[in-house]
Amino acid sequence: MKDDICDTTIIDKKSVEAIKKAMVRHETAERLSETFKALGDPTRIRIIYALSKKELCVCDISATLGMSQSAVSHQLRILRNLKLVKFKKRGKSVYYSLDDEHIMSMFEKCVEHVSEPNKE
Amino acid sequence: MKDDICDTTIIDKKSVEAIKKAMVRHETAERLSETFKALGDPTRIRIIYALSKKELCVCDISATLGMSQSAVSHQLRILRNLKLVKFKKRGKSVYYSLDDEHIMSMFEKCVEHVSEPNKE
DNA sequence: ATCTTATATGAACAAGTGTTCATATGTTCA
DNA sequence: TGAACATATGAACACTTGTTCATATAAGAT
Repeated sequence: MKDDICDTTIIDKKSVEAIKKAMVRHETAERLSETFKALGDPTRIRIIYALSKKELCVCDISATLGMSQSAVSHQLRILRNLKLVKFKKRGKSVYYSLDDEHIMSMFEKCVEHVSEPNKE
Repeated sequence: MKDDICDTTIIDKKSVEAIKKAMVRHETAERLSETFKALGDPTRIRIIYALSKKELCVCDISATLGMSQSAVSHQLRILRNLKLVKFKKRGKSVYYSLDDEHIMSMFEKCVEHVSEPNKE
Protein backbone atom coordinates (compact mmCIF):
# COMPACT_ATOMS: atom_id res chain seq x y z
CA MET A 1 0.00 0.00 0.00
CA LYS A 2 2.90 2.35 0.62
CA ASP A 3 5.82 1.01 -1.38
CA ASP A 4 6.86 4.57 -2.16
CA ILE A 5 7.10 8.00 -0.57
CA CYS A 6 3.46 8.57 -1.32
CA ASP A 7 0.73 6.99 0.82
CA THR A 8 -2.11 7.38 -1.67
CA THR A 9 -4.57 4.54 -2.09
CA ILE A 10 -3.99 2.54 -5.26
CA ILE A 11 -6.98 1.14 -7.12
CA ASP A 12 -5.42 -0.57 -10.13
CA LYS A 13 -2.08 -1.67 -8.68
CA LYS A 14 -1.02 -3.60 -11.76
CA SER A 15 -1.49 -0.64 -14.12
CA VAL A 16 0.20 1.72 -11.70
CA GLU A 17 3.27 -0.50 -11.47
CA ALA A 18 3.44 -0.97 -15.24
CA ILE A 19 3.09 2.73 -16.00
CA LYS A 20 5.53 3.68 -13.26
CA LYS A 21 8.11 1.47 -14.96
CA ALA A 22 7.38 2.91 -18.41
CA MET A 23 7.17 6.47 -17.07
CA VAL A 24 9.06 9.22 -18.81
CA ARG A 25 12.17 10.29 -16.85
CA HIS A 26 11.91 13.42 -14.72
CA GLU A 27 14.74 14.92 -16.71
CA THR A 28 12.92 14.29 -19.99
CA ALA A 29 9.66 15.67 -18.65
CA GLU A 30 11.58 18.77 -17.60
CA ARG A 31 13.11 19.15 -21.05
CA LEU A 32 9.79 18.71 -22.84
CA SER A 33 7.94 21.06 -20.52
CA GLU A 34 10.58 23.74 -21.06
CA THR A 35 9.97 23.60 -24.78
CA PHE A 36 6.21 23.83 -24.35
CA LYS A 37 6.66 26.61 -21.81
CA ALA A 38 8.66 28.57 -24.38
CA LEU A 39 5.61 28.43 -26.64
CA GLY A 40 3.33 29.29 -23.71
CA ASP A 41 3.35 33.04 -24.09
CA PRO A 42 1.31 35.12 -26.56
CA THR A 43 4.25 37.35 -27.51
CA ARG A 44 6.42 34.36 -28.35
CA ILE A 45 3.55 32.76 -30.28
CA ARG A 46 3.30 35.92 -32.36
CA ILE A 47 7.05 35.93 -32.95
CA ILE A 48 6.92 32.28 -34.07
CA TYR A 49 4.00 33.08 -36.34
CA ALA A 50 5.78 36.07 -37.90
CA LEU A 51 8.93 34.03 -38.47
CA SER A 52 6.87 31.28 -40.10
CA LYS A 53 6.09 33.82 -42.83
CA LYS A 54 9.60 35.14 -43.34
CA GLU A 55 13.05 35.44 -41.81
CA LEU A 56 13.16 38.79 -39.96
CA CYS A 57 15.60 41.00 -38.11
CA VAL A 58 14.90 42.09 -34.54
CA CYS A 59 13.73 45.62 -35.33
CA ASP A 60 11.31 44.33 -37.97
CA ILE A 61 9.92 41.81 -35.48
CA SER A 62 9.47 44.69 -33.03
CA ALA A 63 7.68 46.74 -35.66
CA THR A 64 5.50 43.82 -36.70
CA LEU A 65 4.39 43.13 -33.14
CA GLY A 66 4.31 46.79 -32.08
CA MET A 67 6.53 46.04 -29.12
CA SER A 68 9.79 47.45 -27.80
CA GLN A 69 13.07 46.12 -29.16
CA SER A 70 14.11 45.18 -25.64
CA ALA A 71 11.01 43.09 -24.92
CA VAL A 72 11.38 41.27 -28.24
CA SER A 73 15.08 40.68 -27.69
CA HIS A 74 14.43 39.15 -24.27
CA GLN A 75 11.83 36.82 -25.75
CA LEU A 76 14.08 35.87 -28.64
CA ARG A 77 16.70 34.75 -26.17
CA ILE A 78 14.23 32.31 -24.63
CA LEU A 79 13.30 30.92 -28.05
CA ARG A 80 16.98 30.74 -28.96
CA ASN A 81 17.90 28.85 -25.79
CA LEU A 82 15.28 26.21 -26.53
CA LYS A 83 16.47 25.98 -30.14
CA LEU A 84 13.08 27.08 -31.40
CA VAL A 85 14.63 29.78 -33.54
CA LYS A 86 18.02 30.14 -35.16
CA PHE A 87 19.75 33.32 -36.27
CA LYS A 88 22.47 34.72 -38.45
CA LYS A 89 24.17 38.08 -38.42
CA ARG A 90 24.05 40.27 -41.51
CA GLY A 91 25.72 43.63 -41.09
CA LYS A 92 24.39 45.34 -37.99
CA SER A 93 21.25 43.22 -38.03
CA VAL A 94 20.53 39.76 -36.69
CA TYR A 95 18.07 37.73 -38.71
CA TYR A 96 15.92 35.15 -36.97
CA SER A 97 14.09 32.19 -38.46
CA LEU A 98 12.40 29.03 -37.20
CA ASP A 99 14.87 26.33 -36.25
CA ASP A 100 13.16 23.27 -37.70
CA GLU A 101 9.88 21.96 -39.06
CA HIS A 102 8.75 20.45 -35.75
CA ILE A 103 7.88 23.89 -34.44
CA MET A 104 5.31 24.56 -37.15
CA SER A 105 3.92 21.03 -36.79
CA MET A 106 3.35 21.62 -33.09
CA PHE A 107 1.88 25.00 -33.86
CA GLU A 108 -0.52 23.54 -36.42
CA LYS A 109 -1.58 20.67 -34.15
CA CYS A 110 -2.32 23.24 -31.48
CA VAL A 111 -4.40 25.30 -33.87
CA GLU A 112 -6.34 22.16 -34.78
CA HIS A 113 -6.88 21.40 -31.11
CA VAL A 114 -8.22 24.80 -30.14
CA SER A 115 -10.38 24.84 -33.28
CA GLU A 116 -12.17 21.60 -32.42
CA PRO A 117 -15.89 22.31 -32.85
CA ASN A 118 -16.77 20.88 -29.41
CA LYS A 119 -14.40 23.30 -27.64
CA GLU A 120 -15.92 26.48 -26.33
CA MET B 1 8.79 55.45 -39.81
CA LYS B 2 6.31 55.66 -36.95
CA ASP B 3 2.96 54.64 -38.38
CA ASP B 4 2.14 52.78 -35.20
CA ILE B 5 2.56 53.05 -31.44
CA CYS B 6 6.06 51.71 -31.79
CA ASP B 7 8.90 53.93 -32.99
CA THR B 8 11.29 51.13 -33.93
CA THR B 9 13.28 51.46 -37.13
CA ILE B 10 11.92 49.33 -39.93
CA ILE B 11 14.34 47.74 -42.35
CA ASP B 12 12.08 45.75 -44.67
CA LYS B 13 8.92 47.88 -44.65
CA LYS B 14 7.12 45.81 -47.27
CA SER B 15 7.53 42.54 -45.36
CA VAL B 16 6.58 44.16 -42.08
CA GLU B 17 3.35 45.54 -43.55
CA ALA B 18 2.47 42.22 -45.19
CA ILE B 19 3.13 40.16 -42.06
CA LYS B 20 1.33 42.67 -39.85
CA LYS B 21 -1.74 42.20 -42.03
CA ALA B 22 -1.47 38.42 -41.97
CA MET B 23 -0.61 38.35 -38.26
CA VAL B 24 -2.44 36.01 -35.94
CA ARG B 25 -5.01 37.83 -33.79
CA HIS B 26 -4.03 38.65 -30.20
CA GLU B 27 -6.96 36.62 -29.00
CA THR B 28 -5.84 33.58 -30.99
CA ALA B 29 -2.24 33.94 -29.82
CA GLU B 30 -3.57 34.05 -26.27
CA ARG B 31 -5.61 30.90 -26.79
CA LEU B 32 -2.73 28.99 -28.37
CA SER B 33 -0.25 30.08 -25.73
CA GLU B 34 -2.59 28.95 -22.97
CA THR B 35 -2.65 25.48 -24.44
CA PHE B 36 1.12 25.35 -24.74
CA LYS B 37 1.46 26.76 -21.24
CA ALA B 38 -0.70 23.93 -19.94
CA LEU B 39 1.87 21.51 -21.34
CA GLY B 40 4.69 23.64 -19.98
CA ASP B 41 5.07 21.96 -16.61
CA PRO B 42 6.89 18.69 -15.85
CA THR B 43 4.12 17.39 -13.60
CA ARG B 44 1.50 17.91 -16.28
CA ILE B 45 3.80 16.36 -18.89
CA ARG B 46 4.05 13.27 -16.71
CA ILE B 47 0.29 13.17 -16.23
CA ILE B 48 -0.23 13.39 -20.00
CA TYR B 49 2.33 10.65 -20.52
CA ALA B 50 0.69 8.36 -17.95
CA LEU B 51 -2.73 8.93 -19.49
CA SER B 52 -1.33 8.15 -22.93
CA LYS B 53 -0.73 4.63 -21.62
CA LYS B 54 -4.08 4.10 -19.96
CA GLU B 55 -7.15 5.84 -18.58
CA LEU B 56 -6.53 6.38 -14.85
CA CYS B 57 -8.32 7.60 -11.76
CA VAL B 58 -6.89 10.45 -9.69
CA CYS B 59 -5.44 8.34 -6.90
CA ASP B 60 -3.69 6.05 -9.38
CA ILE B 61 -2.21 9.08 -11.13
CA SER B 62 -1.01 10.29 -7.72
CA ALA B 63 0.55 6.90 -6.99
CA THR B 64 2.14 6.72 -10.43
CA LEU B 65 3.75 10.14 -10.08
CA GLY B 66 4.45 9.81 -6.34
CA MET B 67 2.69 13.09 -5.68
CA SER B 68 -0.10 14.22 -3.37
CA GLN B 69 -3.69 13.81 -4.48
CA SER B 70 -4.23 17.53 -4.03
CA ALA B 71 -1.33 18.55 -6.25
CA VAL B 72 -2.47 16.17 -8.96
CA SER B 73 -6.07 17.32 -8.71
CA HIS B 74 -5.05 20.96 -9.09
CA GLN B 75 -3.04 20.11 -12.20
CA LEU B 76 -5.85 18.03 -13.65
CA ARG B 77 -8.12 21.02 -13.42
CA ILE B 78 -5.75 23.01 -15.60
CA LEU B 79 -5.59 20.22 -18.17
CA ARG B 80 -9.37 19.89 -18.01
CA ASN B 81 -9.96 23.62 -18.55
CA LEU B 82 -7.85 23.56 -21.69
CA LYS B 83 -9.65 20.42 -22.90
CA LEU B 84 -6.41 18.47 -22.89
CA VAL B 85 -7.98 15.70 -20.82
CA LYS B 86 -11.53 14.47 -20.43
CA PHE B 87 -13.02 12.53 -17.53
CA LYS B 88 -15.88 10.33 -16.48
CA LYS B 89 -17.13 9.37 -13.05
CA ARG B 90 -17.29 5.72 -12.06
CA GLY B 91 -18.43 5.11 -8.50
CA LYS B 92 -16.36 7.22 -6.15
CA SER B 93 -13.58 7.56 -8.68
CA VAL B 94 -13.06 9.95 -11.57
CA TYR B 95 -11.25 8.51 -14.56
CA TYR B 96 -9.17 10.78 -16.74
CA SER B 97 -7.99 10.23 -20.31
CA LEU B 98 -6.52 12.30 -23.12
CA ASP B 99 -9.09 14.44 -24.88
CA ASP B 100 -8.03 13.97 -28.49
CA GLU B 101 -5.22 12.77 -30.72
CA HIS B 102 -3.72 16.26 -31.22
CA ILE B 103 -2.24 16.13 -27.74
CA MET B 104 -0.11 13.08 -28.47
CA SER B 105 0.88 14.51 -31.86
CA MET B 106 2.15 17.65 -30.18
CA PHE B 107 3.87 15.55 -27.56
CA GLU B 108 5.59 13.43 -30.19
CA LYS B 109 6.68 16.42 -32.27
CA CYS B 110 8.16 17.90 -29.12
CA VAL B 111 10.04 14.68 -28.36
CA GLU B 112 11.40 14.75 -31.91
CA HIS B 113 12.46 18.34 -31.50
CA VAL B 114 14.34 17.88 -28.24
CA SER B 115 15.92 14.70 -29.63
CA GLU B 116 17.43 16.42 -32.65
CA PRO B 117 21.08 15.33 -32.79
CA ASN B 118 22.34 18.90 -33.09
CA LYS B 119 20.64 19.96 -29.86
CA GLU B 120 22.74 19.82 -26.73
C1' DA C 1 -27.67 7.97 9.44
C1' DT C 2 -22.64 7.53 10.06
C1' DC C 3 -18.11 6.37 8.54
C1' DT C 4 -14.87 5.88 5.12
C1' DT C 5 -13.08 6.77 0.63
C1' DA C 6 -12.18 9.62 -3.70
C1' DT C 7 -11.89 13.97 -5.46
C1' DA C 8 -12.11 19.07 -5.63
C1' DT C 9 -10.99 23.56 -4.04
C1' DG C 10 -9.65 27.93 -1.35
C1' DA C 11 -5.91 30.29 1.00
C1' DA C 12 -1.18 31.06 1.47
C1' DC C 13 3.51 31.40 0.19
C1' DA C 14 7.85 30.74 -2.23
C1' DA C 15 9.53 30.73 -6.76
C1' DG C 16 9.26 32.07 -11.49
C1' DT C 17 7.79 35.24 -15.52
C1' DG C 18 7.41 39.35 -18.80
C1' DT C 19 7.91 43.96 -19.34
C1' DT C 20 10.31 48.50 -18.81
C1' DC C 21 14.29 51.33 -18.21
C1' DA C 22 18.99 52.08 -18.47
C1' DT C 23 23.04 50.65 -20.35
C1' DA C 24 26.47 47.63 -22.64
C1' DT C 25 28.22 45.44 -26.85
C1' DG C 26 29.24 45.37 -31.51
C1' DT C 27 28.87 46.93 -36.40
C1' DT C 28 28.79 50.39 -40.11
C1' DC C 29 29.73 54.68 -42.04
C1' DA C 30 31.64 59.28 -42.28
C1' DT D 1 38.41 57.98 -34.42
C1' DG D 2 33.70 59.13 -33.42
C1' DA D 3 28.74 59.15 -34.28
C1' DA D 4 24.79 56.50 -35.32
C1' DC D 5 22.52 52.30 -35.42
C1' DA D 6 21.04 47.30 -34.20
C1' DT D 7 20.93 44.17 -30.69
C1' DA D 8 21.73 42.17 -26.05
C1' DT D 9 21.44 42.20 -21.19
C1' DG D 10 21.06 43.37 -16.02
C1' DA D 11 18.09 45.18 -12.44
C1' DA D 12 13.67 46.04 -10.78
C1' DC D 13 8.84 45.26 -10.13
C1' DA D 14 4.17 43.69 -10.67
C1' DC D 15 2.01 39.56 -11.76
C1' DT D 16 1.55 34.59 -12.23
C1' DT D 17 2.34 29.75 -10.97
C1' DG D 18 2.77 25.15 -8.36
C1' DT D 19 2.76 23.13 -4.20
C1' DT D 20 1.05 22.32 0.65
C1' DC D 21 -2.38 22.34 4.15
C1' DA D 22 -6.92 22.38 5.59
C1' DT D 23 -11.35 21.55 4.37
C1' DA D 24 -15.49 20.83 1.40
C1' DT D 25 -18.22 17.81 -1.57
C1' DA D 26 -19.99 13.56 -2.89
C1' DA D 27 -20.43 8.66 -3.38
C1' DG D 28 -20.31 3.86 -1.45
C1' DA D 29 -20.20 0.83 2.62
C1' DT D 30 -21.60 -0.53 7.26
